[in-house]
Amino acid sequence: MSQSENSELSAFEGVEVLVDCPGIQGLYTYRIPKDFNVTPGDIVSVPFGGRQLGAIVIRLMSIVSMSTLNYTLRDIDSIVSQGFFSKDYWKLLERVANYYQTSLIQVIRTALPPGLLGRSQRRIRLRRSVDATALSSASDSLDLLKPSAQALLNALSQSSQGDYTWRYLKRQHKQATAGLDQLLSKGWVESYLAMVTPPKPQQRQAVSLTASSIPESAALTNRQQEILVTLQRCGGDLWLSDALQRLRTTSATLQRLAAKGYVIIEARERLRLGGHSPVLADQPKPLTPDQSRVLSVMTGLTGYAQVLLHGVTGSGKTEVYLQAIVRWLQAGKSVLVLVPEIGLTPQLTDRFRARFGEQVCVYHSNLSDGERYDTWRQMLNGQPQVVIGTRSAIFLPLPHLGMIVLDEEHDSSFKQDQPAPCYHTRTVARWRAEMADCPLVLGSATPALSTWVEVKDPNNIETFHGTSLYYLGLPNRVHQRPLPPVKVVDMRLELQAGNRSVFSRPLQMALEQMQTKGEQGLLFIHRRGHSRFVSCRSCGHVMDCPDCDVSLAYHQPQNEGPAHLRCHYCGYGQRHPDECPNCKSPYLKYFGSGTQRIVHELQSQFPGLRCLRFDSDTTRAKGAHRALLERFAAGEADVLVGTQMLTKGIDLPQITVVGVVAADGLLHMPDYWSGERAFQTLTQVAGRAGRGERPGQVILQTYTPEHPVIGAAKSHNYQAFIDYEIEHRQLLGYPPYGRLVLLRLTSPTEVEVEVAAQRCAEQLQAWLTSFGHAELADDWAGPSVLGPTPAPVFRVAKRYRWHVLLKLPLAMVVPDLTYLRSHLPKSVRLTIDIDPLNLS
DNA sequence: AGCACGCCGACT
DNA sequence: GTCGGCGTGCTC
Repeated sequence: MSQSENSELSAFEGVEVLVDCPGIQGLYTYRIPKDFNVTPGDIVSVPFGGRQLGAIVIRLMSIVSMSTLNYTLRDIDSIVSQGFFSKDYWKLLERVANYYQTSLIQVIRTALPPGLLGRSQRRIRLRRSVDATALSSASDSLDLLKPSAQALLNALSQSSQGDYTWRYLKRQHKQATAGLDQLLSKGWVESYLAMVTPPKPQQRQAVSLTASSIPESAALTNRQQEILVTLQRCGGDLWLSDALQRLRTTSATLQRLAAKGYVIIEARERLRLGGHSPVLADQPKPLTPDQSRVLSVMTGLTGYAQVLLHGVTGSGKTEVYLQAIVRWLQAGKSVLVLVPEIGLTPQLTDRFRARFGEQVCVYHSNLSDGERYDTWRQMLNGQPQVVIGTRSAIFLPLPHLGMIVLDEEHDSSFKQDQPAPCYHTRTVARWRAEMADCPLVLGSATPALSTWVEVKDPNNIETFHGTSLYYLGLPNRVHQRPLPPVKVVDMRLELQAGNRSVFSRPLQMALEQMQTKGEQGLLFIHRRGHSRFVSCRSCGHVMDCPDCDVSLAYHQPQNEGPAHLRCHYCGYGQRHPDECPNCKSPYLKYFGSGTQRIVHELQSQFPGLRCLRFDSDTTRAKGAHRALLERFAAGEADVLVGTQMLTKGIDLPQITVVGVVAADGLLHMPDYWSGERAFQTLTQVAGRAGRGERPGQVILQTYTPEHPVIGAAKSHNYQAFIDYEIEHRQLLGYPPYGRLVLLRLTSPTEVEVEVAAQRCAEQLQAWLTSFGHAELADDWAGPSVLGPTPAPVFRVAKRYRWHVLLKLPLAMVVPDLTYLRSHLPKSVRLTIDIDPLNLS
């Protein structure tokens, strides 16, 4: 008793922590056990209800403030890791949480590698006393089991360990809760908590030489001498396993050398940074005058600056990045290079590896948890390095940032819209660069309109005074290669002339000429939505997802297995049925994707032409993307037929023909920026042609050749596109001349969402009115509440979806919308998307 | 998310 | 009368 009083009097402190638990966003207070040294930012493990959770220490608490609490405190269990967060890093996360109206813990979850905030997992296992014999003796009572309990029991007894996570079982079996309860009460299975340990750095034994020179005279045998010399020649530092092989010796011999103090054998971290395919070393290329000018501006920057590097396709932006990066590395700083999708740009990663070798590391969500953790952790050592990553890499804890590059900055995959925070990488990058006081380089051949306006619009100079904005143009391709001429073909005239093929006569001609000259081409198809659906040739029935309002996507497994149908939205899957569930007709067929149909057409019209399909079907498998590109580059095919993927990261000099099968699908998308997206896509695809010695050409087929976007794409005239697009954005008050906020509401009950959406819209309307904006209702650019409207895909994963769109002038502050949640029924979930791009 | 508590229907 | 369904609310 006296002892506990004693400890209360001593430095008995507490902490407020953020626990990593869905549905919890508040702070919780814990006691720090004596001899624990905890500081804000540390990751700890705490007891929470019946479980052990990961948590982040937000602030320390004194005994005094804790004494006012009227509940008993529990102790921090253990410290998971310390010293990860600098003050600035913390501020960045807070800023993201504030701007995107999400909880800090949500942002932390996106920023940290998975598993770092490890939490305990509920697992289910067979009781050891219950084996087959016990079960068979109880077979009479087996019959009394519910089907769900039987299914669980089957699953458990068929697995080797008889042990699964509860999460997994629940996903695999319906009614799992009921089944489990029965099994638990019979005492056949048990439920226990297992701590998921954060991925630990792998430890391996390493051998290293202690002295730089090997003493000749020492008491060494010839063999020992020999080993030391070889070890030195290998760099003086080897993994034990490698050393045994390379030195052809035994560990006993090395131990003896260690005992004599010539080498050290110790466990060291082995970083799982992914096996690199060896690449040839690469030297800096000579620059064009344009490139040199841009480079010298970039390398002359000190402190925060925002640079728009606007270089036409093939103008050599990457080479400029590479040479600018050298400067930062030499100054002992690191560089973050953000790309839209890493899988799509193997060529870019290779070039960085060729130039910087081991100083390059890659970070994206396709890495295993261990690889991600290692890459993440390795950065804390502060060594200068280049990190190439996708959007979440903007949160990597790189100390000493010298520069951030956002390549293809216009790409919409930099915007996250699935789990909150719905952040845009460009926005976060801006804040990060500001805090690190380093330049941010935004590179693109087709800059986002918002970026252009921010950097170029003279009206903005006042708004952004005090920050340095640079516009750097690379208006010409390298080696004075011209941009490929674009021929716009009016498909209406083709039809009138009796050509019913999907290929216009000019495209047919171009393909023929291309083949005779032994050149290669690309055919771009815009796939509207998900067209890999299955429908019945007899009655027209379409296979739909039972839980969502979308058709199921056809999926052919690689190894000739049975075909599957899968819902792209919720993951529901089923076998491809043999007959139509509606009319029993066996003619239930996969309606080929756009690409597949085009390949078919090509093959019947040009039997000699070899095609490769390049779309999400054929590149799904790991590495398939790269493999396909390599086959194409090696000349295994004449034409690459594909979708959106063709617009990214393909830099092949032998491509001379690019065909856009139909531009119209692109032009008429139901959002405010469809014109921008169309121009960007068309320009990017067109830019794949004529990158080598031979001149290229682009055939653009459309039913609306008079559309201004088509005109701008035809003449590679970015300014013309900007002028056209700015006009209607300004008129309607759309970004960047206004701000949008999208409220996404979902609920399993159809009426509840509708009512809730209605309520939200009314509240927002009332809020606008209170500002005296009601009379502006007929001003199209003014503030307004659009909706509520049912979402374009009305039902996903058994939940109904409604949208409310809020449009505000730039001068207005975005209100705190999280309060709307307090008025919603529990079944309704609300996602707040600030500056949404995806409005569906 | 997970677990406990608590309130209504079909069984011993 | 109880067992067992799952709705609701809390976790320092």
